[in-house]
Amino acid sequence: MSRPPVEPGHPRHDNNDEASYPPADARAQPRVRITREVVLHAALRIVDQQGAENLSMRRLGQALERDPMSLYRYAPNKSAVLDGIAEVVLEQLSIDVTDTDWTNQVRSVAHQFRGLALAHPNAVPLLVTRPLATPLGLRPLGTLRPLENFLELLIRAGFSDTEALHVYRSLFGFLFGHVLNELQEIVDNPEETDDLLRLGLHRLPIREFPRLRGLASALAAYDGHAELERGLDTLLTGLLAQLRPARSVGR
Amino acid sequence: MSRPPVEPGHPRHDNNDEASYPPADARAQPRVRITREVVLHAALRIVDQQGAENLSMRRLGQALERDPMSLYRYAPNKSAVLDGIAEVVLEQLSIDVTDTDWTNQVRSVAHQFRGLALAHPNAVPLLVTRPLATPLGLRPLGTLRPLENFLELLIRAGFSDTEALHVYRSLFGFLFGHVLNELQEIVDNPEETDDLLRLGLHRLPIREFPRLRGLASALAAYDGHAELERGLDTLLTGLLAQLRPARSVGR
DNA sequence: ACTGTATCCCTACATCGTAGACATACGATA
DNA sequence: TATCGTATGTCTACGATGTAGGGATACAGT
Repeated sequence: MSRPPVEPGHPRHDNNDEASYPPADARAQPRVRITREVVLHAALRIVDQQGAENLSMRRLGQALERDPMSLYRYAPNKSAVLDGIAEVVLEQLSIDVTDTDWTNQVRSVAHQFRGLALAHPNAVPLLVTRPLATPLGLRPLGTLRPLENFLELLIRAGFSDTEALHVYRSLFGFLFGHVLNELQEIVDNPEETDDLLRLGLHRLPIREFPRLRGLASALAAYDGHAELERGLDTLLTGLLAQLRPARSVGR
Repeated sequence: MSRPPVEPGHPRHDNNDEASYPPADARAQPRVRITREVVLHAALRIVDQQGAENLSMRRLGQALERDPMSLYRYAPNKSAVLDGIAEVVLEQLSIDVTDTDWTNQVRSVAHQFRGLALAHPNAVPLLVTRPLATPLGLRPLGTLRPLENFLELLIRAGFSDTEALHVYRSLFGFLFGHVLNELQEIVDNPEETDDLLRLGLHRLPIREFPRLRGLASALAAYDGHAELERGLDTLLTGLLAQLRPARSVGR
């Protein structure tokens, strides 16, 4: 692999001025067998811990104890790494296409997606914006698989092609919006007890923002799970009303 | 950059090795009177034309025929410039708080927002993700004003504080999702007549993605405006059903 | 033994955000 | 008018980034 490229005697122990992120087990030659997946998971880890703007090819290489340039074997450029992170997260969505009640699966996907977003908040911007750059057919297959499976489910449930697409769009539009909403309310100094202060709302001019300031406690009491449930109910009843008579709403 | 470093008399005209973007009227000394707004609008222009990842302080300075460092007078850092871009876009949303039919305004805001997104597609990632980094109270006031106005409208219409907040969240969650959905379908080689090719779907393995490939024409026929209307109808009926009896749905 | 071909590593370059030193201009005070 | 503090503009420089290009090394097939 590499190791003392020159200077054959040196045990080599740099880069641990910071804690060394990877498993840090095998100190010897081959360390970790490296693959695209390993690279992407390491990248996701960095994003989770330090935020997306602190992900660089150099840091990634350091986390894997590899030369940064060697990573270009597994991804053509950094942008592909970012796409790959979205892929790694999204391919965790599992859909049971054989479920005879499609609304079950809608609810399941919704909760899975919310769970992923909460588990990887720093990756959410990648999830929602990366596809904007890439036409559908060129996206990583992992990100398209949930779409394919979801369509399969709906078509089996009796929807037409275009109806299935419509349901898919409604659901993911809703999910993207919900997750962005929910993460916006995350607060960074939760030790503060006063809601106004906790949200930083005290800096707003009172005369200009009376309503907003008045809503401090309501804002602080945001319950993402309940909000998601409410939204799902609305969405599903709305969909059932405007689509051809399919199954009932379940829940 | 260079110039005869001092030489006070010179009328100064370099940096036109590239076309000079700004109004390009006054060639003499003071060129354009510069303010925070001027900076932000220039930044928005660059984002519109070249994408957000091509915005740099140096390019921005060049567009304004100013030393890049002088921009730090109007924004403490680049991140504030990005926030400012979101602000410039969002403060174009206008809400008539005196409208007695709140659903009118919901529809109006929705269409305005979609219009802004289509006018500034490259800025959409900023609109939806910048607030994630910043707690509510610290965001640029321009981005909070639509929120405040919207709350005002709803409360005047008879909603309680928390209901108003709920409606706001539902609407903007929906809008964010819708806009992200719609922009994802934008296609970059529209001259291609075959939908499969136009969307790049032909690259997908047929055995793995039969549904998706089969939906090429449906995908290509996406009508954002109609989709928005449908979604609004769903949303409004859903909201009306679960909120205390307020006005009727209009439209 | 020779010749590709795949893998790895390093150096180098252009570009970035921005700290810090300097220069100039200007309004207030003396 | 002379002096000085402050606001404004400019230039240089530093550390970091993405990634092209060039070897080096190893291994497969002839």
